[in-house]
Amino acid sequence: MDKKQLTIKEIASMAGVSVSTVSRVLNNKAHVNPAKRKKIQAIIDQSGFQPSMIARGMVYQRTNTLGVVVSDITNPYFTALVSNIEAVAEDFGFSLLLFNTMTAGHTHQKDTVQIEITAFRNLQEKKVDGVLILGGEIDQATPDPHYITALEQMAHHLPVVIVAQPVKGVDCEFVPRYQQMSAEMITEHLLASGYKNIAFLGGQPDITITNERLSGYRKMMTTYADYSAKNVLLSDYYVEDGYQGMRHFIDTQQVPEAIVAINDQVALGAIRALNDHQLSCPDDVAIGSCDAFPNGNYFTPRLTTIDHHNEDLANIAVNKLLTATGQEKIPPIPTPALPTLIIRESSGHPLKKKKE
Amino acid sequence: MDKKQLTIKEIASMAGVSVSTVSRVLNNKAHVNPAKRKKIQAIIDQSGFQPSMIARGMVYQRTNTLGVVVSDITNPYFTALVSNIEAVAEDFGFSLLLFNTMTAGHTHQKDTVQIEITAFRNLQEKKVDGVLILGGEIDQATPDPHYITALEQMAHHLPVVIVAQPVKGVDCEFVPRYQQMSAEMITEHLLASGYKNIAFLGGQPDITITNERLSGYRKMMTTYADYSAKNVLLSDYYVEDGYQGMRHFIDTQQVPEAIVAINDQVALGAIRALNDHQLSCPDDVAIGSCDAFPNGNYFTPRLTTIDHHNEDLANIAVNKLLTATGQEKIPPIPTPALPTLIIRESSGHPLKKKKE
DNA sequence: GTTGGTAATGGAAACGGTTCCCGATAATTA
DNA sequence: TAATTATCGGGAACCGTTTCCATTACCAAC
Repeated sequence: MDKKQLTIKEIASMAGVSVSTVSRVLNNKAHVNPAKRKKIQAIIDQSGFQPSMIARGMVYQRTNTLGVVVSDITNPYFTALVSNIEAVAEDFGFSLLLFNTMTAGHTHQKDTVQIEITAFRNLQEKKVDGVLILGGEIDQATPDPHYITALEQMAHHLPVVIVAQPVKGVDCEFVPRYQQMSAEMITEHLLASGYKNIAFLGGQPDITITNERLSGYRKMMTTYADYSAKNVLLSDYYVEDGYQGMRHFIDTQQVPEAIVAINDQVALGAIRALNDHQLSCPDDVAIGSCDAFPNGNYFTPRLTTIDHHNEDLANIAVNKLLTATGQEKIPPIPTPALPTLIIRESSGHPLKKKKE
Repeated sequence: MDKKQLTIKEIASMAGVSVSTVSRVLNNKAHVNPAKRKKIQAIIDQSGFQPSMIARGMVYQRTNTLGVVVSDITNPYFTALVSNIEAVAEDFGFSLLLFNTMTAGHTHQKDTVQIEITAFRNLQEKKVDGVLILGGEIDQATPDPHYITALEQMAHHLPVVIVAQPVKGVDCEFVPRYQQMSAEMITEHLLASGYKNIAFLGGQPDITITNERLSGYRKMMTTYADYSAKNVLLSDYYVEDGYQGMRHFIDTQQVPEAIVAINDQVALGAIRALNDHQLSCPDDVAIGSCDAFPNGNYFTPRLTTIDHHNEDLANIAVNKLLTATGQEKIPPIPTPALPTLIIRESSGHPLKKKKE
């Protein structure tokens, strides 16, 4: 807290050599007398000298830092993603500069667009080597034009990888996920289990994820049962949204046989609402959801859900980003794994229709 | 991705002035002709020039970046903390450099000490203005000596704030939490509800948090009931640990009347284990826990738990850190709020003894 | 004994900004 | 009109590191 950091210059004078020589030993470059090298190395070691990465950054024009802009790190889906990304990045010697754009107090829409845009600006100023975007305005069906211009301006200067469905006209790398497919899978599973009257619950309207999943649901419903807009109840991605949504179904006497929940949190909220009205999942209402949050296997009932294979996503995203930065050979970018269905209790037993 | 970033030099030549003049308008310094200032500003704006913070860092010797070393960002407790910290830091114009030291795949103990130490090194090299430590080796009852020396060496060069119980001999700022008190509160609540045979479940042995909470539990038990070591079952902080722990109680026919769980995840696991054996919480076993994870209010049963007021913690931690960096006046550091008991369903109804 | 090649070393420029210092011009005052 | 003072703008040093280049010394071969 007091003693200032040493500089290469001081090391040089301690060792009685020039700065260039010290630099050569720091970087294992040739052309330095073995004896001298050993001596200098010793001085470095026991003085605890650490070269300034920011000075290095000046000359190399790279910081070995990746920017991560995440909409809500509190969402288990993103938490897992960030955690995996951090692990992969660290493997390649990169650190993460983290920006969380939805303020902690869950102050939705407190001009998150502006927050994201200033995050972009910060990242450029701090000269990160690349940026990863997870959720946020990019997921809007029609993102704010200011956002798009800010994004493109940034993407013009440094590599940007976005974990989201591609947005037309935005020139970045996208890591798509099989949103529609996962909704199809979960809906199909419920249909195959004998449920007909299946509702769709949760998700903010006009968000790409919602739209994709909804259309997967819709596709399956129209082909194998009946699709009705009355069975679709959107709101948001949080547990309270599932709770309120389910309550609405109950209050309006429109309780469906089964529900496709936009994610595990919403499913949890819905289940709790059922319990509060002496209804049971899966006996009264079966539920299937997406996103495979870590605790879902311990809920009562255990959640039937879709695993999106986050680790793969993280791998792909970071690898894409690093190759875009022109990194030395990165292991080949893995192809994304398809979502897999995890059948547990909340959807009832296959082919065992709900009790009448 | 292609066009290189502009430099102040280029702006200067575009505007036909010297670099110093551009710098003056960038920093709102005096001694530049208003007309010229306006013109230069215009060029800056429409060229999208952004001064390099790393070059600035060189001269100012500060980066406006805070390092965060967190043991497991996947743990909801830490997630919430990081999220809050990010919000506070951003308010003061700081970004976060994030290091997650327990690798994503939950590879416990894969030499996390070494990972933490290299994180320290990275942070120093990257010249962050201060470091925040959340969990990890520092929580060990007897931390690895290598870790301690690395920590002290770092703390010698830059401000470090640790969200943990103070460790003797380590010269850093600590933000203590009322771990013992919270365990006392939850135990007291169970005792007041009429339970006598109360077990303690979860938490890694030899971790400060575990020890503190355990001693709170022990204190209340010895004074108001009977303390027996057989009622203490430690393991870890995850949901599976709660599950296995509860199973052990069941398998060995030592099912207690009530349980103090180390956190909400463990509580969830325990509840699920009960359900799997046709036992109910709270009817057969009441459960109280700590940490107030966001979803606890939607579990079945809703979790009785302790709120540690994370937002306050984040505020205190960041404020302490920023004042330590010698920041311009920071709002006074708030005094930590005491933990509060949240009574919900899992502990049964107060004064209503468990059914026989 | 001159030449040539190579290893070891130091000096200096460069990276992109900020800031101090100083000279030049314009404005004010004697 | 001359002297003094503000105001403005340019040059240069500096932050910590790398790298290019020049210098010296050494050794071998002709």
